[in-house]
Amino acid sequence: MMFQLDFRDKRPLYEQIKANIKELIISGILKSDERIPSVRELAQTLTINPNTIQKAYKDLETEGLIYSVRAKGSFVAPFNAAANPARLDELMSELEKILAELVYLNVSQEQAIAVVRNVYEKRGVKARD
Amino acid sequence: MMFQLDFRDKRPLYEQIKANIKELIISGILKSDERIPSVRELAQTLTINPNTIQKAYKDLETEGLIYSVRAKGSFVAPFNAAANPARLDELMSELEKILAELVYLNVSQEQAIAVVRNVYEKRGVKARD
DNA sequence: TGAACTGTATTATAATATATAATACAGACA
DNA sequence: TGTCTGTATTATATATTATAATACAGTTCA
Repeated sequence: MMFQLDFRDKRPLYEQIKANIKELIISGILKSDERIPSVRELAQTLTINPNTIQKAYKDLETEGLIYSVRAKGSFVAPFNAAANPARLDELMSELEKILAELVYLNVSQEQAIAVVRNVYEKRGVKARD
Repeated sequence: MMFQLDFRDKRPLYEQIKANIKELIISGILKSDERIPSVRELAQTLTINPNTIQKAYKDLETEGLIYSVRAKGSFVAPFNAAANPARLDELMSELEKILAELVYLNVSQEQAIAVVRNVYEKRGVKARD
């Protein structure tokens, strides 16, 4: 896979793994139904324990980002807006929290909106293969 | 103080305490140089250990949100944009990450901008007393 | 002055979270 | 039939979180 772990990062390893794979999925680098490395394979690549990978995969499956098939492998889940209704609320709540702090730090509304436009320009709607 | 801990929350207690006090500060409910409860006092109110409060306060002081004076108490720090330069980068990075996921979940740019406008309308520039 | 309060520090202990290690089982596949 | 999958279990080690019990130095105020 195309990411590395950062051992100076204070987050648990399985959280870093989740974040990296999520980024690959939402950025469209990994396509729907594309296979991701097996638990053992990725463990070897990152030189960490397979159980840690398994925990990350299990979480990602719960969040609806991947699915696993016994004896076949793990794959990117096809997009399904309704798959995780709670996640949207969570993200909106986090978004508001961050914006509130930016207000406090005197970041202008224009600057904040500029960031939104930037992200949407860069990652705007793409075909999901 | 005007908040409670949620023991179902998976975050550590000291993180919840930090988040709650930070919210009180950035929302302007707590004013500059206003005194916040003493370590022991808040510990008693929340029925948790004083050391846990102390850890939260220490972190908040490091982040420039409060300051403590030996034998006198802990107080809300006057706003200082330059106090924590790294924090802005961190927030911007988190903001982009959340927006990227919202893009993936088919939330429109208009919806995202509406959230920004809402937060700025609600918490827009106020006098810092 | 002295009692009661402050922040801060230290040491010990317990509980929980995280990570590793070693196996095992059942199904897919060539 | 090997070799690969996901998944599960048990054990162990380490780190993080939380509690508990004290202690010290400085303030506030009756």
